[in-house]
Amino acid sequence: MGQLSIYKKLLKHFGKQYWWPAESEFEVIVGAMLTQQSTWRNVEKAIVNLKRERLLTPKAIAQASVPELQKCVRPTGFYRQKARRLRDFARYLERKYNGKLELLFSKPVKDTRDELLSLDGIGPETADSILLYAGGKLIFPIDAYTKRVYERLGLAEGHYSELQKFFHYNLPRDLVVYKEMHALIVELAKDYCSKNKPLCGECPLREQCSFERRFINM
DNA sequence: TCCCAGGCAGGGC
DNA sequence: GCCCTGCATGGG
Repeated sequence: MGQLSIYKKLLKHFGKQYWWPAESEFEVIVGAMLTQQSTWRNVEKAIVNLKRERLLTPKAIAQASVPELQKCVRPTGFYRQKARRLRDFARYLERKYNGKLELLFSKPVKDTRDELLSLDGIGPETADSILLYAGGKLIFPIDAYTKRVYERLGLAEGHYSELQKFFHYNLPRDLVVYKEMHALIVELAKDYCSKNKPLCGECPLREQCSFERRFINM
């Protein structure tokens, strides 16, 4: 089963997702850092808090106190780390790029990626989400959901870079497809491919799911 | 009560 | 390189 037909099935089942939900590129990055090991529901609470306190620009976060940031991001868990990392990132942006994200993205993608990875709190998935959804780069993020879904489907396995190559080789080089595909996989996984829950009878990809066949009579 | 959530960093080996 | 642990709140 090809990537494009999977994409079409998911699109038909779930509809367009219009990710990333944010009002600015900087907000995308803040959300990407906050959603680590946390649900989007809780990230939204933190974003609301930050907006209320006018703390959603690089300059504002760079100048904010850590306790103030902690209070805002507390619902997402790991709030001490996340508050510090957000402030460090904002200060880095201010110092190196005068707070202008377009400068960060105006170099070869690999250079931007390496630079993001060198920062505290930004690993492969966060860096690639930032590159795709804030930078508009053709980079496909691999999260735990994507790994689980594709392993259950028997389509791909391996570590981060191997799974990412599979998507880069097999997906149409189209920004909308990349953005939607990642979002659709997350929706699929949340509804039908939870950890340790094989019951996925309504899954739009159930015909292809080897995991289901092991647990359900088909 | 336990498990999980759109990870990351640092350590031991 | 691989594997483990700490980080922490909120919801099912």
